[in-house]
Parts: sequence; C-alpha cells; structure tokens
Amino acid sequence: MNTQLTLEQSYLALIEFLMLSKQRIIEIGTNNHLSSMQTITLLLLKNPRPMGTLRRIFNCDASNITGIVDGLEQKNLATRFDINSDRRVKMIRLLPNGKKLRNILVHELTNDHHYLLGCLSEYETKNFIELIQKITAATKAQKLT
Amino acid sequence: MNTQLTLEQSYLALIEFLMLSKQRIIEIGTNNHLSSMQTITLLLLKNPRPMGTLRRIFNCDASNITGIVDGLEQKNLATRFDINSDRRVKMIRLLPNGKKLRNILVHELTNDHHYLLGCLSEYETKNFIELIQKITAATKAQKLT
DNA sequence: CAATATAGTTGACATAGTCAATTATTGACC
DNA sequence: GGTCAATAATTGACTATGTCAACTATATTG
Repeated sequence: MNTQLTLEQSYLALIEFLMLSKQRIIEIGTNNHLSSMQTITLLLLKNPRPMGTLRRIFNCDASNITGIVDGLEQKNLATRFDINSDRRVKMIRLLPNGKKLRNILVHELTNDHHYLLGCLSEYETKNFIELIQKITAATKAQKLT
Repeated sequence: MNTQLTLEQSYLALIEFLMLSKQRIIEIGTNNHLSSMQTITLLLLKNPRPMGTLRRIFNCDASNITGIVDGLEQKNLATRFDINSDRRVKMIRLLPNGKKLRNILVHELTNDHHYLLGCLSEYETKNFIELIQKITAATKAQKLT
C-alpha cells in the first residue's frame, strides 16, 4: 500500500487539481453570466481594493485589470473611486448589485454538498488551508528576490 | 493565536493559491517559448494520451485541444497517431524534441530551491498531495451525477 | 525643480475558451 | 444487416484573457 509519489508526480497531481478547481469556481460565475475573471474578481472584492492589489494577485499586466473592472462597471456590479492619500490609485468597491451577486457566489461555493472543499473534514480543511497559505507566502516571498 | 478561518476565507485563500500556482508553472514554459496551455499539455504528456483525456482534464471544449495540439505539432514537439481499437480517437505522443523540453520543464519545476512545493517538507508534501487527490477524486465523482 | 518611479489607461496583437455545424466512426437494437 | 443515436475530433465565428509598448497623471527622491 506504499504508493510513494515522486516530486514530478506530485506536480502533475497539482496541475490536475488546479485545472479542476478553477473550473469548479468559475462555473458558478458562468451560471450567473459572469466571465471567469469577473467571477474571481468579484469574489476577491469583499472589501474595496486598489486595482494594483488585484494586479499583484493575478500577477498580470495592469491593462488586464482595467478590462475586467470595465466589465464589472458595465454590469453595475462595481465602481472605481479615488483616495486622497495617493491620487494615482483607483480603488474598486462593489455596488449593491455586486454585493448581492457576490453573496450568491459565496453561498454556492460554500454549500456543503457542492464543490471542492466540501469533501474534507473540518480538520482536513484547516490542514489544507494552512499548507496552501504556507506555499503562497513562501512563493510570494521568493518572487521578490 | 487562534486564527480560525471561515469557509469563505478558505476559498479566498484557495483562489489566491490557484492564481499563483498557475503563474508559477506556466512561467517555466514561457521561458521556453511555450504558451500557457502548451506548457501544461506538455507536462501531462509523459505518456501518450488521447485528446479526449486532455479534454476531460481541462474540462473544455474539444476544439481547444485541437488548437493546442496543432501548436505542439507545428513546433515539432508532439504528433497525433491513430489506434486500431477506436479509429475515431487521436492519440498524442511527444516527439524527441518534446521529450527533451518536457524534461527541462520538469527539472525546473522540481528544482528544490524554486517554486511551489519546494517550501514544504517531505511529510508536508505527502500530506498536501493526498489532500488534493482526495479533493480531485471527490469532485470528479460528483460531476458525473 | 528635475529626474525617476508608480498607477492606471489605451490600442494592437496573440492565445485561450465557447458555440454551432460537420465528418467519421462506433455501439445499440430491432 | 441497416438504421439511429452517441462519441471523437475538426472547422469557423466569436468573445475573453493575456502581453506589449506608448501614454497620462501623480509621487518620490535628491
């Protein structure tokens, strides 16, 4: 019963997991007429954030964020606003429609008998999230080097 | 010190992890002139596979796979071939160049001081992969319902 | 004040993803 | 055996995502 995986096999398992998880998350948005990146962005906008933060999370060109936020604005889900402390930055916050829709997404996502983490026990979930947070922190830190 | 996460927060942590991991994996391919999906596909082609298997892993339209494999063929990295048992299916296998390049990708991916799993101990990695395999299996199974 | 860096936008372009229609083959079933 | 539905892959049209270079506006440094 000792099925020891090589590191290569571990990465292949990780890749399959990445593909599946992403699909699972964005399909909730698709059901609600959101594109994949609009779905992800909406989920990340529980609180207002500057565009730059999203850029760092998505690790993409800033112009991407412009397009995604344009889409959310057109759908009346979010809006840009300025802050005085630095007038270069645009903050984004959800409008009432956006908050409602976000609540729907979160509800479906965390609905026990559906989706990814639903199959894990409370203990396993905690364990799992600790591990991904460790990886996320370490990988981000390394990036700055 | 008790920083108990809600399920919602867990999913947000998962999303950040997904974005970061994908970036980290495909940037290795980008350094080697591959597009993101070509990178992922090459990694998954250790052994020949039918296009349909990739379609199921990526959970996308079949026409996507056609395009990705076309790209790999143009770069002389992979080739389609037929099997007798079912003449509708096209198998894909790596050509010598593709195998070489795949080895390079795997080498960089598993290079200890780089990338995602490098920050975990052997025990943590095992633990982590078991959890993602559990999630992957359960989520796939549920899908068929 | 000048030089440089940062936040965001725009437009051009390549890649990725969806959809509907099509071809070839297989499997089912009477 | 012959018809019919299902499956594997392709094509073409279209939208979304991602990258790049050029630009505007504001901040920071010195």
